[in-house]
Amino acid sequence: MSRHTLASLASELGVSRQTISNVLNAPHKVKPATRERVQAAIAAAGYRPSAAARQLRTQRSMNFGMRLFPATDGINGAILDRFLHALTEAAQSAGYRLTLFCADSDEEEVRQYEQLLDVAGLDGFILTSSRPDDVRTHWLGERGTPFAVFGRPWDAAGHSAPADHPWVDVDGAAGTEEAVRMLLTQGHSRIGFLGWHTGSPVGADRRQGWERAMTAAGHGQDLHVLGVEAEDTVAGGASGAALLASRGATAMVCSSDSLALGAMEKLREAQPGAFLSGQPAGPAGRAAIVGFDDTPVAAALGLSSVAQPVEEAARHIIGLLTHELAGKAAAARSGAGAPPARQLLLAPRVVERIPLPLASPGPS
Amino acid sequence: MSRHTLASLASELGVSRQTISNVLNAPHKVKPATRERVQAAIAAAGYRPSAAARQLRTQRSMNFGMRLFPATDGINGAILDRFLHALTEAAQSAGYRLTLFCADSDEEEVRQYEQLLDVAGLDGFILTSSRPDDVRTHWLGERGTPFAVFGRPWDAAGHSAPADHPWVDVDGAAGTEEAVRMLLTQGHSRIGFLGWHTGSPVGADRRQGWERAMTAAGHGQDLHVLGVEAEDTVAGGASGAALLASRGATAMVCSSDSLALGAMEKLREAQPGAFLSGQPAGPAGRAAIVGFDDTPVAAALGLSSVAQPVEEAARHIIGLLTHELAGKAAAARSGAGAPPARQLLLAPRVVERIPLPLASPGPS
DNA sequence: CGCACAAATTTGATCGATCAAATTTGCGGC
DNA sequence: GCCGCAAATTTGATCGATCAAATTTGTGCG
Repeated sequence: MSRHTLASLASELGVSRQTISNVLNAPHKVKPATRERVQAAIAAAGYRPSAAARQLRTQRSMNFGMRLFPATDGINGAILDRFLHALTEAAQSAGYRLTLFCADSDEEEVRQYEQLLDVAGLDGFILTSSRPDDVRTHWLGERGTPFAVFGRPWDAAGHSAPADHPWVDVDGAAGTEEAVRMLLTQGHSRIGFLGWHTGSPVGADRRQGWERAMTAAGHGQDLHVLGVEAEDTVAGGASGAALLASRGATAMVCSSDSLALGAMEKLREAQPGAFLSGQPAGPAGRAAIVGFDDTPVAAALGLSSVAQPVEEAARHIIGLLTHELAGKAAAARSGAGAPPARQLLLAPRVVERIPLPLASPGPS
Repeated sequence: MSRHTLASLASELGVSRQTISNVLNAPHKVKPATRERVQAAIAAAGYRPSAAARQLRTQRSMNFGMRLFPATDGINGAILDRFLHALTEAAQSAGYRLTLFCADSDEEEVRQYEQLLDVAGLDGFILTSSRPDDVRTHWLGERGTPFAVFGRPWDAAGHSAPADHPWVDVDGAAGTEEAVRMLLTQGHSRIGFLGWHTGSPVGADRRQGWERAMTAAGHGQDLHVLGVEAEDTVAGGASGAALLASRGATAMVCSSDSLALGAMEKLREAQPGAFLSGQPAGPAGRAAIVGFDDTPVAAALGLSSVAQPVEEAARHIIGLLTHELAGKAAAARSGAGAPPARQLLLAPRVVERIPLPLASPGPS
């Protein structure tokens, strides 16, 4: 256990505390020879400066906070794992740590911000789901606390609205658009959309991509018939898929993997082996259903799905925060790297899969 | 923003720093009248003591650390969400915070412990998957760092081994045992077990419960035939289920929801509507497949599954850590509550579900 | 009334780092 | 050899709390 302190190391080495401190924080201020000698001693002793002492003096905790939502649907929330891991990793390699907290509501979340800022001195926050007229971003913005949001800002009407705080989001419309294009090249033309019955802006965005791609391909006439809404559950997906099938859809793009899973189950049952394999219109072995979020379930079942680049989003968010925090102190000094885009819309990627060939044998 | 400090509040109030400090940390030392006056002032000013200053003096960070594993399988890792949320919540209400970190290996994890102890002064760690001959528990134990494990200790041979560190685990065997009993009362007798082909102690434990229940029910003769191992994937589950079915199994208990899902898909395809509804032996509407972990997928598909009480486990783990840390200082003083069990094996619960009736109509 | 002794409160030192200012060292030039 | 000036290093103060010891206040009793 390294019971070392600046003072102890300093006296052992025959230099002053401040010199060691400078070696760590402002190496250029120290003569190369001394610097190297000190660095060697630091390494040998395994000395690590105490974050608490540092924080007390500098008023920086090197700590970001993030609210953990209760596991809601779960099947979709599954990408949270990936996001959280990527965040932690990125924060870690930037020298920051990540502190979690819980809250029952947005108001409670704001109360937690206040407390965590006072008590733990967090340097910034990561918000995960932006809502129309978000109270949290207002509060943080007014207070001047650094933060970055995963999710673009929506106005009260649920439309994408300009805002000057940093955010990263995934372009859902681009995702569904690409999904439609994939299905088109497979030979489908009556491609349905299976969305949420809640009027969420995210859902509207995903639907828009489908509409855009269908219209562009000249299939814009039946959009009102081929766009269906259901509860975001497997059961909802099943019933929605039945409706779409009855209206002649040969393929469908879904707002979530839950819906897609329900659709898949339903259609597999209705036309065993046929529809799912890309029939009737597509080449054999291609899925005619595309989900959203590329959850582990989709991967397990061989369901095509729109994958969000959450790792990239996480890294960018950390980049935004660290840039802002570093900038405050050392902006013009070192010139730094190019600042990360304050608003970034990432393109998702359609993962095309071949449904599991369950008919074949092969026991272990 | 509450720019308040002990000293500032003290002078405003006309008392000394230490009195305020005592009101917060040792109220009994302060005369009731003063105490109330100070408490009122604290509330009015919204004063909150700085964690950094406190930590510097007391050497306590009120912070626990936990390693975040990379999202591996995912479909099973899904219970991590619940666990993490429960941990955070429990820690929060005990006045602690939770810090996450990443590591590529157990050795790296130990290195992170060392660093986090030195730098951030974490008070304890939560470990999530115990392994045979765990290097991490050794290291922490020798160093005397408080920690608690979710997962019982295994010896090098993969058997449950005594150890004196605090841990909580879920009794997997009891879970599969109960699952078997449920299937027995449904009328099944040829109940198969579909496990992992890796020799993991957790898997062995789950299999044991099945063996025990089968033997107790007088069906112990065909265990070697009805116990099958496969890769822990949906495909593995499908092939394993095919094998079991060919050997006359009418029901099966699986080591994971992935396997169960594969089995379900396979059997639904092989005997549409029949097997899954509890046929041939069980009453209609009952599932003849039971998974493990009760992931959201199982819930979504109406798959019965053995549910781990992860929330309870998380709360107990926090209880263990806080007790140990409080105990160090105030053990005999206040008498405290009964100490939480240092080793605890929680019983899981079988969630019985009726498979989704996909055949019925009902579009939105 | 005063004294002993406990209860209540205050004061000075400290945790381990950084900041700001003071001091010492190094070096070229006259 | 001495001066000035920049580079390198050191010193004292400080962040905001708690600890330990000192001091003041309060109470019972001879």
